[in-house]
Amino acid sequence: MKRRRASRGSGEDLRAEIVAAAKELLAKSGSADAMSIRAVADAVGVTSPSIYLHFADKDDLLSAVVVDVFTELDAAMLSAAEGLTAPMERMRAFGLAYVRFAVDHPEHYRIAALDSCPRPNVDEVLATSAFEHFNATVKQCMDAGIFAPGDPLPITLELWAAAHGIAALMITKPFLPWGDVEQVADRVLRAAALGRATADLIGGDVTPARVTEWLAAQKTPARSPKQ
Amino acid sequence: MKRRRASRGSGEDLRAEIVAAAKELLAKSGSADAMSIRAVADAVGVTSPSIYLHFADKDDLLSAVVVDVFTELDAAMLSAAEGLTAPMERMRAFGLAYVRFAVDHPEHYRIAALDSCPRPNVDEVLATSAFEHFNATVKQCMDAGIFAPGDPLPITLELWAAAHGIAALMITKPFLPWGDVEQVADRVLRAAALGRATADLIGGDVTPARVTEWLAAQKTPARSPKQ
DNA sequence: TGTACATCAGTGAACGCGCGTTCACTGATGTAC
DNA sequence: TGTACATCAGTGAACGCGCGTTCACTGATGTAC
Repeated sequence: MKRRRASRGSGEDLRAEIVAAAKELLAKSGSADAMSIRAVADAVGVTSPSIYLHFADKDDLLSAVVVDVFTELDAAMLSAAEGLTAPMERMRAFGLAYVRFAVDHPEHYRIAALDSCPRPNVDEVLATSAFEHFNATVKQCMDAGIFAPGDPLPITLELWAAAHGIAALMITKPFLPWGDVEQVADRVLRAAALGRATADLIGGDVTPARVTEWLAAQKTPARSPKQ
Repeated sequence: MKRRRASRGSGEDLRAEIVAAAKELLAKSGSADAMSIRAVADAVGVTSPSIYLHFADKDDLLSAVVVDVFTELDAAMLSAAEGLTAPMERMRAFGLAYVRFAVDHPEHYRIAALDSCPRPNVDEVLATSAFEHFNATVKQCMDAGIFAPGDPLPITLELWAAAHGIAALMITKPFLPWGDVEQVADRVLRAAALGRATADLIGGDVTPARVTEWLAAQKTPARSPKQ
């Protein structure tokens, strides 16, 4: 492939093309080690030294890809929650979109969330867009009285762990009997949120014995929600 | 390092030494790609072609390491739950031991659970020891009426996802404000189990709206467990 | 007990490969006059 | 408008490296007689 030489100011174009090509190669070829500078250069239609005009080294390119992936993930989450106002509904939409994204782009998700990142600071992205949006929704759930008031961060991490756990396992152990992605994700996320809410409801030190007792107490008088 | 040549029948000794050396190297050097046949041979005090007397190729060695790691994980879980009989207590001990193992041996956990395995069949280990033990405990929880009766597998996968999620995130994003490992793990695992139990309790289609409603109903009459 | 010999665990050297990165360069682009 | 020239995006060739794996071999171990 031959490409027209970029004009003076338009270095950004090739940069973007390189990131896009790297993402695509990553999606096909597995891990970060399988994505070579040479292959990326080839895909863009440029020689490998050209990459170094736009990125300091391979890790720098990878960081750029991770940033791009997180941006895309955030966009997917926001669009999934668009129009929803009830905090629990928003949270559910976020979580489902998160898992869906991971399963749809397993290799991208892998380098962004499964691998340790080469440059830790790229994870500040995670502290900004997608993560921040999720954290804000957890805060809304607190304000709505669903979770006990306080710092939303621990709950955000907790729910994130649930979403990440199911996404990661589905990706790395696809041969297990997961069933429908959407349905399993929904089930897990609901249980995680409900579990946190109920734990807050029980309050105090939630020991296994107390939980067992509490569950029994819920059942024996056959007290059920107003339906 | 010079090693005495193995006697006729004792091929197994070197094999075990190789696996042990590979595990150690893995623990130090990060990913599977960072563990080279040459380095393993060096560590054992043998030349690299010798490895091929015991393993077909690098993937074969890696599979052996994964099997070893799962065995060790299973042993850690079993020993943590030793003496405990209450199903919830056992489940908690299993979960905590699981997360603790992952955090204590991050690189071993990484190749066993975070990477896709080179030979999918090694994951049958996972279908035998550690996984089977966990699944059995979930079944016990069902029999004890904590979870709704039925196939324990979906619940096992769900709870495993919670444990895996928190373990994986703590490993790959260690700079996040996790706090004490044990405490966070306990919190997450409890919420996951409690959430599943409560969801079963509410029954039917657990929509966000119904959960919100149910939670409100629990609170307004200020009904709390008998302490 | 002693010797000749087959076995096979482990060796040493080499193979071809693809990698990240560097370096001096080329020649199209844009600008100064 | 036309020409000389500086700039700098992209090139082509090469570097050194460590890798997985192979191959013909060596020589200690165990056995048959």
